[in-house]
Amino acid sequence: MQRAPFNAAVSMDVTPPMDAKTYTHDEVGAMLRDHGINPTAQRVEIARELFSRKGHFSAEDVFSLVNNEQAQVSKATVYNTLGLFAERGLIRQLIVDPTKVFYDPNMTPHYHFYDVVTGKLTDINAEAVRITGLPPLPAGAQMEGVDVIVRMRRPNIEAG
Amino acid sequence: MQRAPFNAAVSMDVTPPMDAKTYTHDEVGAMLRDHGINPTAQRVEIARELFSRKGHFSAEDVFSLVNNEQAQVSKATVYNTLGLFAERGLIRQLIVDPTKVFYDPNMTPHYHFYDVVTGKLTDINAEAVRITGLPPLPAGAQMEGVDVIVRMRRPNIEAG
DNA sequence: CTTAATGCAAAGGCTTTGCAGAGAC
DNA sequence: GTCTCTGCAAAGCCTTTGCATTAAG
Repeated sequence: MQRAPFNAAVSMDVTPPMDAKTYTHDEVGAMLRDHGINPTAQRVEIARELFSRKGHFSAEDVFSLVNNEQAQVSKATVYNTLGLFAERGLIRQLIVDPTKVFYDPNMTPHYHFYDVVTGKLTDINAEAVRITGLPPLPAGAQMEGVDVIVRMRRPNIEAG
Repeated sequence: MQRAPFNAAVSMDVTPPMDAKTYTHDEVGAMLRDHGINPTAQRVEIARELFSRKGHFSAEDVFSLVNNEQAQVSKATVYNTLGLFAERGLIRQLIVDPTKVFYDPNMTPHYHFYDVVTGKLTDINAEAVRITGLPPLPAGAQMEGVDVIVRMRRPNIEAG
């Protein structure tokens, strides 16, 4: 009866989307400062990878991307930096895979398709989507955001 | 600059909701069989706790509930059983807290408020909610479900 | 007797943390 | 010189797994 293991979650869209743009150090430096973040070398490196690619990244993904040539940023710093970025509203945390957190540099309103087999995330532009009939928040509560995750499965993926 | 630790996620609504009902062994036994699950003593115990309370439970919550008098179910069995129940569609897995998975015995269509400070989940009845404008699924993909999580924060919770 | 389920303890994976060393002003 | 950041290694937490034991028919 063994239950299936948690999803593989291959993640990391290496393919840059159409709006990909390589940010300069100065550009991301300004973005960091705008969010009250001291733009150190490591933080700038991480932000450059995130914003130049615009995908969905696990901490491990970011670690690899930043260190693909020579080691430049430690794992601890990657984790701390991603947490800091999310806290300051520079990127978004995605809680959708039970085994790890993903980070999304796309801060425009959008939702996600989630392939439960591969763990792959795909954006859904929120502009066309309307959600009506949600009850009011509990008294005094402040909205942080609405996450919509459309979980789906692609059948008959060849087993080899 | 230290980032805040992950949410406390106290979880576990001990208060049974209005539709609470204490299920008998036979009743949950039938539910398990209906889902192709062999109703062993441990599985029945776990299912009784889940369905009689109807909250949102971490594996740890379930472990405590089932073993509050004398130890009856091991942690491994709790994990395996919750995974099995979810796989067979008896309960639902909620991926909403970055630190752990919650399980929800409420299988009627519904969404969730998530208090990002306390980690507490509250149901949103899906009947009144309409979501329109979602793009079609990728070709060949099969919908598994739509999760909506309204993240919110209650300000000014007394610090002591 | 054979198959399935349980439980313990160990292993595994992701993330955080303590603390020393390096860097910035 | 002081304050901040980084990085290593260790610790922590949740979850899964291996395997021997027990239960079920």
